[in-house]
Amino acid sequence: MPRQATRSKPGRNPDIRTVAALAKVSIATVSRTINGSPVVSDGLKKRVWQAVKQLNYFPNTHARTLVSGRSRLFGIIVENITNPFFPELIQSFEEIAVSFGYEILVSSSNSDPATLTKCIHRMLERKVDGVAVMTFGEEESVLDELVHHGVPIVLAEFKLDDPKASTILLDYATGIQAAVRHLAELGHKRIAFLAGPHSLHSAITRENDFRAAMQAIGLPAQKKWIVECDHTLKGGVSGFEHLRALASPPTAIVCSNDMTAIGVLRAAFKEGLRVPQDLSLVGLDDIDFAEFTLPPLTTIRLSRADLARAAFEALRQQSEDPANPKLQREFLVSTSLVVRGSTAAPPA
Amino acid sequence: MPRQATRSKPGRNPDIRTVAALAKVSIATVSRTINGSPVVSDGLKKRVWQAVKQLNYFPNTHARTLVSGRSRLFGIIVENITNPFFPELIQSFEEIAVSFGYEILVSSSNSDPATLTKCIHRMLERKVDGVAVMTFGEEESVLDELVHHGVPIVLAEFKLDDPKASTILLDYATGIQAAVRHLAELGHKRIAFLAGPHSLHSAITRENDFRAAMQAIGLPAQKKWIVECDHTLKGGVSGFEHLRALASPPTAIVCSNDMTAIGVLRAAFKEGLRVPQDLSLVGLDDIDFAEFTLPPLTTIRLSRADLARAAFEALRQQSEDPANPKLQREFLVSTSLVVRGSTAAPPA
DNA sequence: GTGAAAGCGCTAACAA
DNA sequence: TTGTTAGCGCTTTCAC
Repeated sequence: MPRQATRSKPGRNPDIRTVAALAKVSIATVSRTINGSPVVSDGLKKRVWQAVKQLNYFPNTHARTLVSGRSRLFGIIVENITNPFFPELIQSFEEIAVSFGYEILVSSSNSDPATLTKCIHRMLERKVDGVAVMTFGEEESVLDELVHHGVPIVLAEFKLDDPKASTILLDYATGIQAAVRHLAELGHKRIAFLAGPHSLHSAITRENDFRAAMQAIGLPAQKKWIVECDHTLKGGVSGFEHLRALASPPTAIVCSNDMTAIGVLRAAFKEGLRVPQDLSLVGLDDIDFAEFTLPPLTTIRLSRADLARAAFEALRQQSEDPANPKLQREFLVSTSLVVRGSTAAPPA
Repeated sequence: MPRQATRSKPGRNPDIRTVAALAKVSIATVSRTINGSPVVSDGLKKRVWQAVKQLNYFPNTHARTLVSGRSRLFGIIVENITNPFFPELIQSFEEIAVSFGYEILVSSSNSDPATLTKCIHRMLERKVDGVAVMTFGEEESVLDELVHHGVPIVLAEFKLDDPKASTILLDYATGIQAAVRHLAELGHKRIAFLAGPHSLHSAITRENDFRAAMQAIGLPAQKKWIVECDHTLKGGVSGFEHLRALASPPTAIVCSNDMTAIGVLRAAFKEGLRVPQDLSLVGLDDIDFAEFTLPPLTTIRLSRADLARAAFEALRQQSEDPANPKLQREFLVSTSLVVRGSTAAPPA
């Protein structure tokens, strides 16, 4: 059978030709109309949209991607989706992305470089237009591949020397300073810090910011009161036990993240220590759950919505308008102290 | 410039032609080799793989999808990604999918039919090969569109009368019976149930299973002790307060999910009630966090891994081998009681 | 067993 | 302003 100029395909999903035939225009006009080209006359535009509606037509994204080279797909890689911080981040990121007509691909690196590499590979295979690497500073070396492929990338807290890479700087210092000052004002002098794993840049930054904040109020941090944990609840438990065993245990603890603080809360309760009467506690992140711990957790808020917005905006700019001279390659997300019920004056 | 038979494209990602040129074979042979066709001779196969490796080539998934009609993309729609049950489910689903060469698209319906509809639309646009609707029985009416498009679909706890639709049945009864028997054996007679929202099939099933379990041990459930909550922590708090206000409050509470139980735990603590000495408590789900509440939560485990496996398997079978006569369209996931520290004998 | 060529549904360059 | 047409990178007949 010879190929026909306009094949209508009954039974199958309508394609651009079906629409063109119904609207009695060329497929180019359909394409232009759908993509909002300004040159189409109002009359044809109307006919096309009517046909689109009548057929319930929507364009094939894969065909579009194939010819345009753009997938309208962004990847987001998180450390661990079962840490409540990340689903909240993903949700925000997704909402924004969808509102801009993008779809997202989610992966967890599980803090494993090999897994991260595989994630990147898979995203590259799916031709994502950009990747948000929200692993907070671990294993940047494997990101070379992304950069090498010219895919826009945005990192939390790590600068990559590449024009396609953007960075989100997190101003932990402000929040941590506020927390330390808050504790000092309550009368605390022995303030400990349960740090995150030193394999994470963000963990090191937070720890350094804590030291600086202590220094700033003339209460230099003691080495023995700074303990490396792993940002998990269990880690918080053992961190607390370690501190308790000290000759002069601290009266207040600042934690590198909320999960650690929740671990401390639990361990303290088990040992019969009351928070905040016997021990003051500050978390970091302000995950949804922080409001519902017992007592509600005083914590340093790191807005997932702000972070997601910055990440999306970085990728969108890089992807849609890379030549723009005022392209923003650095974003700042701030933190702030949220005082709830886990901090009070130290025991007399 | 005339079109050349074999264009090599320096600088760009290698495509199938680049590989063919390097291996000195036709693009058809490259395609056959990559797709594991048995007809290619060993010699050519070897040359192709070598070229693939040398060029670090991987096929363009969008081109593949366009011609084959299959995207190797599965959608998964959950109720709410910030409920810890779902990230754990998503993670399992992703792991399995990736191991089979699939990618996943994640969306939250947020218990809103309009949002669900949009999710489905977006997934249809991306030409997913199947969708797992893990919303546990809400708003099945909007799923017609999926079925109408002939996309395989798998539902938790809801049967759709369509050959492309599969169902995962959840055997809550076993777990709930075990929980009720456990409480009865401890000596409890006044056992309450904090139900999920009646808009969810699963919530109603759980509630009915509770009634049946009570009946079975000759301890018929009292109407006033069955309270509809909303599967959130806050809902658990108000559910508990409601029960406490009763003339003869229950000595044990079974909750329709863990978040509700955690809410009860919190509210009970606030009122000075000790769990389990003054009140026994059973959750349902066994989210990761259940192990870390104070006291650790006795709960009915619903394995996310099992659920994910069933969902993936349902979609894979429907997608890859729909004509198979022994295609499985119903899957069963069981539940079991995990006894931890939140249950004990009632106060004397 | 291998290759040539059609065409998946679309965008964009070029013609008219 | 509108239409014609050449591919995007791949799979899959159909010849050989």
